[in-house]
Amino acid sequence: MNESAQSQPVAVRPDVWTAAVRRAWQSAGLRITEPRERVLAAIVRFRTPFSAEQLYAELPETGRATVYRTLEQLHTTGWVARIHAQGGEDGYVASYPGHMHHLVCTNCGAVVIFEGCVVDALVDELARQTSFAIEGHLLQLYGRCERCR
Amino acid sequence: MNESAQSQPVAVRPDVWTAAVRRAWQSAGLRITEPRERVLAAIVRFRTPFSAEQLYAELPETGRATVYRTLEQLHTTGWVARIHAQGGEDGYVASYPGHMHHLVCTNCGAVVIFEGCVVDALVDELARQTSFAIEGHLLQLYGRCERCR
DNA sequence: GTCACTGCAAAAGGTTTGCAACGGA
DNA sequence: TCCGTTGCAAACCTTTTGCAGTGAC
Repeated sequence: MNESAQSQPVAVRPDVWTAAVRRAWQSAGLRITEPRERVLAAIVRFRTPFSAEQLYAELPETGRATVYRTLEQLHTTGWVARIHAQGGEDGYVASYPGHMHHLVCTNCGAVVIFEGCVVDALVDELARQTSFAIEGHLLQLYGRCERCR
Repeated sequence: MNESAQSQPVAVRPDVWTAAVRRAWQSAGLRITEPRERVLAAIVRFRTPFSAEQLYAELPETGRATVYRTLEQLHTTGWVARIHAQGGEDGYVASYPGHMHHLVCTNCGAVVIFEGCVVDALVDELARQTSFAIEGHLLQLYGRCERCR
């Protein structure tokens, strides 16, 4: 089994991502409003993980509640992922629904997203060792990106 | 390379863990006080991840600041680990310093701790694929424990 | 005796909620 | 028009901080 074939980096292109979210909102019966559009635009402007409060700070003309509610909606549907920084603060990044892993640069904060799963074999191994029926996992990697090493 | 040999479950036995923390405090030059002892005792009574506020609630005779400060000290030194529950709240569990992974039961909240690292090979693989110099990672697994499946 | 630790109480900071007005579909 | 959405402001909750008193070594 070739693991590298299972884990391809996924780029989040602002326009593509925004359009995809809009489509997801439509098919979910959610309304596409101007405040929500502003939230999407602000999210894709971030190049590193951001907090809810930082996102709100970028949106002076949008209500705090709207920012928090929209962010929560995007998070629960997978369009925004939560990054657990090493020993630091958690943050959010634009992502895609489904099973993703994140590689975070400890220097500049850049995040590379991986689709597909590289640890299935290990999960099987651990399931055998323990008496657990393993259902899911969280994997995040930390390092230095090409520019920062 | 035998991965199973590298990942043995580590049990946290209340008395052993408490004694080990006490020893660590001593060699770090920290004072062993009654409030701190109470915090240790309360931590080992939890069988599932707990929040700072939950810990404080178990310690009516101890000041909030002391609970938070002691918990933080234990967390930064690795005697308490932070668990990122799937889509839920984060929590703390007694653990041991060093590189550990956690397997969490999504039903009862029980946590199994693994020492050693099961993903080194994958890290090498990903380092080759990306231009990142990978330095660390976070891996948590979710499933159903023997009792709950 | 010294100095780290404690605990109160207040401040700070982030997130949630109620509700009247608004505006997409 | 209808009903989901917005935004304000207040409430809420968790965590941090200042500081005088306390107690471990």
